[in-house]
Amino acid sequence: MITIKDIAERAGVSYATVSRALNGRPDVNEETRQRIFDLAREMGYQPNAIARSLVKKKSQIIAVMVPDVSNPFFADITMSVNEAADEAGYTTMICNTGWDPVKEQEKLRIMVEQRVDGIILKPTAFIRPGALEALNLPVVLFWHAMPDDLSYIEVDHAYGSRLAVDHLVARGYRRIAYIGGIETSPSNQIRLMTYQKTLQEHALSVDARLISYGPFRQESGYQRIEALLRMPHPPDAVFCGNDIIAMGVLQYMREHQLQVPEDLAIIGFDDISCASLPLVSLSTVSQPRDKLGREALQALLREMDAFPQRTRQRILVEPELKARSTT
Amino acid sequence: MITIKDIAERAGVSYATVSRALNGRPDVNEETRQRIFDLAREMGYQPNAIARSLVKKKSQIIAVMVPDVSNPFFADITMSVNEAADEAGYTTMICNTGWDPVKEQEKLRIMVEQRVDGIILKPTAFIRPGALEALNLPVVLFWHAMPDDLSYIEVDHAYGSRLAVDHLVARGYRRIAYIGGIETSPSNQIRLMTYQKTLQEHALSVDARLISYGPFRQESGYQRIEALLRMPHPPDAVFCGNDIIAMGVLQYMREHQLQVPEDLAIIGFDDISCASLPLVSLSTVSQPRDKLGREALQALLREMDAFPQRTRQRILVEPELKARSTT
DNA sequence: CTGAAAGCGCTAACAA
DNA sequence: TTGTTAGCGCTTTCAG
Repeated sequence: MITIKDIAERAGVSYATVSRALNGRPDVNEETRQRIFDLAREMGYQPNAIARSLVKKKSQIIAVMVPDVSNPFFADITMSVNEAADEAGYTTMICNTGWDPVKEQEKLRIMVEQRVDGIILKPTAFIRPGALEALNLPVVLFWHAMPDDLSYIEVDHAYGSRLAVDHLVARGYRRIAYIGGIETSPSNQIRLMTYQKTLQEHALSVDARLISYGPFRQESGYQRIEALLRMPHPPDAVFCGNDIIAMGVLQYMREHQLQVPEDLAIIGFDDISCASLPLVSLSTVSQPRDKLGREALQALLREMDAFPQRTRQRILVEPELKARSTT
Repeated sequence: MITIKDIAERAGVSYATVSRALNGRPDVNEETRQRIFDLAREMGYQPNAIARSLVKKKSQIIAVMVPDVSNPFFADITMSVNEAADEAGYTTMICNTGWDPVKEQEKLRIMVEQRVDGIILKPTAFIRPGALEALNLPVVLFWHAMPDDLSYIEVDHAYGSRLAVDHLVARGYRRIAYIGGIETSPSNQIRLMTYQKTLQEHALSVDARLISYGPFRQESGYQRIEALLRMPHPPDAVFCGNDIIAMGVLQYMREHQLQVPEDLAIIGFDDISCASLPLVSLSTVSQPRDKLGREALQALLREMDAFPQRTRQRILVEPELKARSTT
């Protein structure tokens, strides 16, 4: 592998001059620079980013850590962070934590050792408070409003739920059920509260029998819609905790030859990739992954700028309504 | 950030000794080592991988370059490469080439500058021959049987097609159409040839009217099944170029109240994530992403071992049949 | 078992 | 405008 010393030798200058020339410093004779450039190309010179990082104490690398890259949702986000990073002249290292706090800790360690300039992280649930500050590195978190001194970014669930309920009401549905996710999920709680509030704003009554919690799984949606439709006064629409649950509902309707949205309107949350398939065509509230990714990178850049000061940014990204054929 | 020099000072030894101790070399007094370890922990020492890479001329980083990380297919593969790399003590840098040869070239340059130890690449179609050898780096390619001196790995399309056709025949279908992808796709050609050959082996006639090419898109499947079903003697099953096309076929059947698989059996290729959804439940030939990823990493490791010799591995991974409710 | 010293490839003062 | 020099933090001879 050829180095600036090799070039210096051939060019008959000191290697400091080569460094200056190649880095576009103004204090180099134009003629010399040209000679060096030509030589560099001719000799196939490739700068060594490692050596540069060592002296500059900056790697131009940022880490993106998510629980599961193969999850389309995280895949989209890492992708958009990656693109934004590109434009800002950074390279990304993408890590899978596999929803495992131990692995997460391990990966964090590796990233620190690699001397990344900053980290964008979707933490596993059980990350030890203070562990991230101790990294002593610029960090931006996804969906993790902890009392930490760190910046985070997340989707505005309240706004999204309002979007969903408003949409159903505007379409003429009056008896809207809520088939929620697990009760302890903070985002689920926000959605539920907003659902209730929005109904009231429309002067619609909130019927507790139309509200339920459950795992974010298809079977869960399937079973709960079955129960709801057997009620004496069943709902005419459902707002689901996420698209997976909504798919379970849809599945039930199809299997029982019921018409959607005539017999029941369905709206989900997330806009997973299958939702837009013609075979599914599920109305949903879309979490804008591209925006989430870009915003996260911008936030990290600001955090890096201010470091070691913490910027403590609280960023809420607005979701979008995707009205498709189930409403 | 604290360094081995800081530790050396506090421990009252030279920093060479600290390095030896921390790296588990045998030639260090056990007592000294313990003292150094304790100190390292106490002082919160984090090794600097950059400095180590510089002197070792090894970064322990490998690059994974795919056209689109947000494509579930590539997401799965990068994920599995990443896991395998983990186990082998490597970190991965994941790059998006965006199907763009220029961007691909640019990213390759960056990876070279980062001095990655090796590259796993799914090339864009138009990569310049020889460009990869010129990198002078261990490389393993996905789906790219070029006359290059490089190793590659791909799915055994012939085997997969045989699986599909055998399955349909075993289920009693006799008039099997082929709704292929674009004619120029090498994998499509292999699949078509195998389809024909397998039919003949089963003493079934090959009807040219049942064979067509087209883009890998839903509409393409939709339109072509419509044409096929209007024939005087329509097929009783279709083997599709990929799952997307198969989804178009399925869409047509659903819209026209036709029964699958009673009126028509459908089998796809790829096993995209939606295929396994209960709402879709598409029979298909699955490309085992986890295996592809692992094999690719193993191949790269071997390539790195032999480097600068080229190992020229030709690895074919066997797909699997996923029989679901459309056949 | 330990220390001294060289050097990985580069940047950035400081001189000249 | 250019050269000299001192590191960045670490590993690795080579002596002792």
